[in-house]
Amino acid sequence: MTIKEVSEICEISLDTLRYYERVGMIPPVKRTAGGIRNYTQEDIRWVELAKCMRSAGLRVESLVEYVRLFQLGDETFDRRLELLRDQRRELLEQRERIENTLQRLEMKISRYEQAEKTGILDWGKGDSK
Amino acid sequence: MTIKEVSEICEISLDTLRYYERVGMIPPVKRTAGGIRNYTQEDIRWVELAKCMRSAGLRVESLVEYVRLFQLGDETFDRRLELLRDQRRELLEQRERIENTLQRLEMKISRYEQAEKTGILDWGKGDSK
DNA sequence: TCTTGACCTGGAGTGCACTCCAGGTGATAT
DNA sequence: ATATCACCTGGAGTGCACTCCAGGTCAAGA
Repeated sequence: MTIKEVSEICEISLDTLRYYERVGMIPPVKRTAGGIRNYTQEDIRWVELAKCMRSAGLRVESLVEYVRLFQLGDETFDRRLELLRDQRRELLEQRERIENTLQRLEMKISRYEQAEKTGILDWGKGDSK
Repeated sequence: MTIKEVSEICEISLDTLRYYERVGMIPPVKRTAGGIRNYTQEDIRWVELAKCMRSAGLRVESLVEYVRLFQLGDETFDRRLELLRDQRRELLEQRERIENTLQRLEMKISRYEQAEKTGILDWGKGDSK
């Protein structure tokens, strides 16, 4: 499969696909005799993994490390599991921060909606505007 | 209150506090006769709002816009409410992406943990590694 | 074969959110 | 009064994750 097709399927730009490979966020993709990338189903799974992790905000560096360890084989098993747990912890923390902020936003929004009805904006006391 | 004190209370660097003010993420802080920032309780609330929103990943630009509208007064009420709803939508979407990624990570981790016990790594079929 | 369009590489450029710095002014302890 | 330390500004620098570009190679249709 060509890079163009992968780009359309995964909705990732050509440049980004090449970038992901260059930095090692996905393992190297096999080429045709002429040097053109020929993605396998397996490659596409790596691309989608990368896309998923990035969409949640995980750092490129972490993905690169995971792929690197993966390519080193079985003896990196423990470090890979550790890495995965670190990523999980980071996402849980980020979810928590989003949850906090959402609550704060909800409060603001409901005050605004209240004010829309009554014409009186009640900021509460000690809350920012 | 001095910038140093605010920095310690809010756990934000001096440079970042000045940056937040410069770009308009918080309203201008009143100064002493000598030109030194003198933060009020109100200013600190703005700083903490900014910190909260940024910690969830909302863009500086949005905060700046909110503060700008706020300073324009009551007639920007509707646009402020709209902005707040946009922010909420963005956070809900980001939370969703994190949720997806967490699920994927959990699956990976449980496979690794399974393998740790049995010594057999079962990748399933069609899942990336 | 020739032309046209897709693909290649290395490297430079971009946008965001800080972060650092130099050169200067304000405040305070001796 | 003076030394020392905190604070000021405008502007440059940094790190991250792409994104764009120039100059070249490869491949498929007329």
